[in-house]
Amino acid sequence: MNYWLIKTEPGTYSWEDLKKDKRTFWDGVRNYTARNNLKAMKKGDLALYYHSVNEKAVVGVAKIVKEHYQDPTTDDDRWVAVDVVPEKELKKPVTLADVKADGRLENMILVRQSRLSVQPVKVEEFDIILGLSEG
DNA sequence: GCCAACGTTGGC
DNA sequence: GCCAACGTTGGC
Repeated sequence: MNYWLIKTEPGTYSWEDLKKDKRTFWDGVRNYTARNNLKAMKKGDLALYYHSVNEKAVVGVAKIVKEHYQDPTTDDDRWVAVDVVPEKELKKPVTLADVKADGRLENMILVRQSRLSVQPVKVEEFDIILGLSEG
């Protein structure tokens, strides 16, 4: 069981969109590091769902329901997609500022390498963020 | 809207 | 295979 963080711009595809759709394929990754992370995802893994741009906050948890396959939006076989469903909505969003303010999370890739759109998260970090969302 | 960070591309 | 130039992302 692995934990991840996936980023999206809410204007492009938000948590609300995922809830409405019930399931989506996570496509459009065009970065080798992020792609490698997609390939490492297993069915049942959980991913923090992060809104960048205006919100800059983790808003929910998504579950991986289908492991990587050819990205349907391109013929280029270098790129892959996975399928995700909404698992749990956070009671309150955990913002980037919250994460940065918590010393236990200072080594998160989200903080250290903010541009990576699909990144692994340690189980401890995952639990801390869920804890923060409880207030 | 600006700028820093970083990934990718392309020339050599 | 290296590295400079360029484009994109994302935080502020």
